[in-house]
Amino acid sequence: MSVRHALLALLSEGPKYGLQLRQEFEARTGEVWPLNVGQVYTTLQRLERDGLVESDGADDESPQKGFRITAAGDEELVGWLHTPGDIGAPPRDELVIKVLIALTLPDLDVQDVIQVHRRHLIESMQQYTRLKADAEDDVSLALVIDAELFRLDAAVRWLDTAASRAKRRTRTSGGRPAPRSARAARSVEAAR
Amino acid sequence: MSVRHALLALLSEGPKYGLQLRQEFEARTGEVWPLNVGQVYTTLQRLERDGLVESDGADDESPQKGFRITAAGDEELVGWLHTPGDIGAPPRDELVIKVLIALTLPDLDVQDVIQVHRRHLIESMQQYTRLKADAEDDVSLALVIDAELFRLDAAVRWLDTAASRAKRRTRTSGGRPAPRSARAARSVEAAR
DNA sequence: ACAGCCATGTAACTTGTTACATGATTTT
DNA sequence: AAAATCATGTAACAAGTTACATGGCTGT
Repeated sequence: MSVRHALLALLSEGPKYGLQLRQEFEARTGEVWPLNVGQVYTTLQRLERDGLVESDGADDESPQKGFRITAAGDEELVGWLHTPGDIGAPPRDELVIKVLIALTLPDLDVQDVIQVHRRHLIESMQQYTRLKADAEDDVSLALVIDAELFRLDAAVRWLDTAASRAKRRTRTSGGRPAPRSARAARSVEAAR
Repeated sequence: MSVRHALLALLSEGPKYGLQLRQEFEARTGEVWPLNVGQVYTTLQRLERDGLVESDGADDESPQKGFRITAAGDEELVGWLHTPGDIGAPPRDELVIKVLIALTLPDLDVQDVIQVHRRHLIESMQQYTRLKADAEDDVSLALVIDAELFRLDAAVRWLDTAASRAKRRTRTSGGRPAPRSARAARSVEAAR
């Protein structure tokens, strides 16, 4: 729901039209996430359908079709800005799922899978680090790069703990999976 | 595409049926990401449509309908396991987008937005940390929790740099956004 | 006239996701 | 027999995304 709300946020500054929204979105996110124009229009339609924005049916006169945020849209926006995503279930993380499943697959070298991804993450980090030097003057870009660097770093460190846990498990192997303690199971549920 | 590929991976161990897939998926991911049964069946249909799995049309005899992976499915799976997600454009990060957009919105206290989210992240970290003690014996759960803790930590640190950059910008304000240097712009494109 | 950009839009598709319907088997 | 559980499935939707079509305006 990022694009949806981002457009809503841009419209909260005043009426805008399609292409303008695309341009502003890209400019304010460091040109890192290109936004297909088509998506802007489909998203605007859906926002209008949900009563969060209105269009001035300007057909003649001006070549653009302006959209403005409604009261409901404003509410929605304020909610988005001040409400962190759900507690409880963390978002599905593809890398985590991949490694966890790979861990339990027979006839598969997990260390291999891990190392391939680790190498890739490190390469990405180096790329972004190089990029960072040129981006000092662009706050948006610099922040996006920082975020990505933190994220990649976290992923690498996780892969390392996963790798070491996997090795430990290989050495200790023979024991079938210890049944989850009832206490832990209850805690996970309670967290939701 | 995590669920899709995860099911494929489970099927690579041998034929399985719907409910079994759901149960194994949840067990191997620490019971953290509940999987609606319906989704298993829709996903299986789509996998079959794409020729990655086959079903034994067992209607009578056994109450379950077994699925097995095809050669194409095996290829796809190997690719998934050994191919890291796209370089270039990093995945859209909702928090980053939120804060970046908020940074440029007038009539809005960005520090407020940041602090609300920061507090929430910290709380989540504490919850997971508490949980971790009970999860030592469940490798899957422990790894999921680790991943989440790393991720949250990275997010908190990013929010802090964002907050400080925002403050810096407020103090320095008056200067309109410095035009992105041509060099930086080119680098971003080149990275794709 | 033609190339190219500005601007809007639509049809189609993907994955994820839920709510609901249906029947068979098992337990109480 | 009623309730619970196993098992399969479908209809419907959200959000993201792309490829393509259309028309107007501008500069050469």
